[in-house]
Amino acid sequence: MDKGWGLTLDSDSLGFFLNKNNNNNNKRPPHPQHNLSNNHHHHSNKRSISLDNTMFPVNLGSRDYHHQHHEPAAAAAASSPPSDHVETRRAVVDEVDFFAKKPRLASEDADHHDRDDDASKTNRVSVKKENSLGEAPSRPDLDVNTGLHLLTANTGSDQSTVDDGVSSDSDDKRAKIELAQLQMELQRMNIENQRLKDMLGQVSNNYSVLHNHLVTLMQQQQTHGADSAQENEAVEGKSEERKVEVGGSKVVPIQFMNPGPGATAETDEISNSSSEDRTISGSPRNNSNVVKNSDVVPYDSDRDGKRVGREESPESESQGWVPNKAPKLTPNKPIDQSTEATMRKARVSVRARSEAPMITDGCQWRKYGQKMAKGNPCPRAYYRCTMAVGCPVRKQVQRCAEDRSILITTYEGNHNHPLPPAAMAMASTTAAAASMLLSGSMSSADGIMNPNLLARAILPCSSSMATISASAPFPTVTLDLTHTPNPLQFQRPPTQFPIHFPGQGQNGFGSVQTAQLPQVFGQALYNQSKFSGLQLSQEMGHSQLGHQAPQLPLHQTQQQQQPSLADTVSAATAAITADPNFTAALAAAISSIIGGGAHPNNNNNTSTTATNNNISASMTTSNSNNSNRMGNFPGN
DNA sequence: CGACTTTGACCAGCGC
DNA sequence: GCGCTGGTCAAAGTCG
Repeated sequence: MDKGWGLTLDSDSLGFFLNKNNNNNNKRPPHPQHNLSNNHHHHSNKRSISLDNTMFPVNLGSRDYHHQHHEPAAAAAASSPPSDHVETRRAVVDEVDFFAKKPRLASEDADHHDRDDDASKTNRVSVKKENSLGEAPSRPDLDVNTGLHLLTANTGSDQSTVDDGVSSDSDDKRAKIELAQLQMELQRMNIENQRLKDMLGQVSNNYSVLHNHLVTLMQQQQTHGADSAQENEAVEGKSEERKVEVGGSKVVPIQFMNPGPGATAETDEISNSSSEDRTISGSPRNNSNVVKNSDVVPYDSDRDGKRVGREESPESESQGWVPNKAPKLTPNKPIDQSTEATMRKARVSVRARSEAPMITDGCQWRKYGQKMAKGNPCPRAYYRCTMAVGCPVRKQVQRCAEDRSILITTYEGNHNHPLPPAAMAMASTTAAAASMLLSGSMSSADGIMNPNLLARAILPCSSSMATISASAPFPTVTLDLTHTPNPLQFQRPPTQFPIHFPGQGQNGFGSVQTAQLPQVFGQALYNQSKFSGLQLSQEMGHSQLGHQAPQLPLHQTQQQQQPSLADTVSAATAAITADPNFTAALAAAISSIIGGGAHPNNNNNTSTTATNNNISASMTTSNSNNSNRMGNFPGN
């Protein structure tokens, strides 16, 4: 199914959209990392090309399309020595003409010899010398390769020229000037990009810290209240356990669905332990007793755990997928435990337009069931993550009853394994949304959260599409991507955006909305996931982090996004709606990209209603009952 | 032949 | 207690 989304991985230097392959060919890889390496293998050749691209970052608008194909020649152009007028001119001409002609490199020099005059030959020799590396004189193609130096290109464009007095002067000058301007502009943008990335990182980190702190404080507060209130019904040991439990849960909101490798080991353990504490009463234990599920539990173990050991195997429940039956397992704490179990089931629901049966979110899923939902003519499909054995993450996919083009994907649980970047985007952002939700609901001993917190969390910069409902069986964050996004963040003349997105038609997304969004947020989202998740530093460090990211060739960005527009949209929206700070930073970044056209808007035209039992922070008037509205047409 | 999907059955929670 | 519903299981079927 994902094949239809097909994107070329030409520049897969990032190892990025692993999901594409993963979903199609590499089901159940032995290890997620394995896919990374595989992909790199498969595209090793092209990767080198893309690296070259980074050295010659001519990602100028729509040229990108050509750039990929003509890059070597462009590189040759860039390598023109300052003093080499002819060569420079030729380079410039190539840069322009070029796109019409093309792949002439190896053979080019033969022609070159035939056609060029002596002067050009001598100039050519000089190029080789200048580019040095010793090998230059010999072969033309080497010539091209060694020409990939930005500085040379820049200086070349700046200087040289006129004095050679060859013909074509005015065109030459104009072309050179243009090239120089473009390059300077590019450099400027790169610098700005880097700066924005730094800002995003800082904002994200600060936010994480503050958020943790806030959650901690709130839980401490409410823990005291809850303890005093429940001393009546709880035995002493229970209250002790409760305290421990709260201490453990302190981390949970942040860790919900946290996809990062960094989060997998320790934090999952904590999270698991907290879930155990919630769902299994009367069996006091500490975190050390928690067996890492992925280590022990095989793929079907949760099944077994259900059949056999639902009530006796903490491991299976520690998977994170705490079934609805969890409260049943907690006879001793009817109120607390059920509430907490409910909170554990916080979900992130994403509504997006997609003709595809399922949005590709970078993970591998296996369908394990399909059900007719009440009132819905179309079935609801159940998937579980198969990227790692025992991964507790499930999702439900169904189509909206009112509009079958709307696909509703509901995520639940946290991954216990590293994720590819594409999956990380979704996972981390849904985690952010869920953590927002849980951070409010989590600590509330009597249930359903602090509406003010939630409203504040969602409102300030929300992109208009988040709805949170605590009236549902489990708190659900619904991200509606089917409506026109917040104008301040999304509206822009497509032409203003200096990025060319050729792939919009590929995915079969009929919706313009979905096609619009991801392009903008894909990279930012990715950055966000880097920063907030802390996960990417290992896997991604070589490709996008750091200084290379700003130069990320456009097609890389595209490919990063294209494989799953809908999910990228979803993830982006999730990030935005869930993380106000990130939203602000992102909006700033976007506005800078667009050219100052957009600004983060903290007082958007939103209305908020919040009650204790039904909290609906609706950024758009259209979207208030989402969690219950998914009434749905499954659509498979 | 293995992996995945389909689909009917089973189980548990919940409301009446 | 009963029926409805959501969620899951697992055998059978399908596909590459």
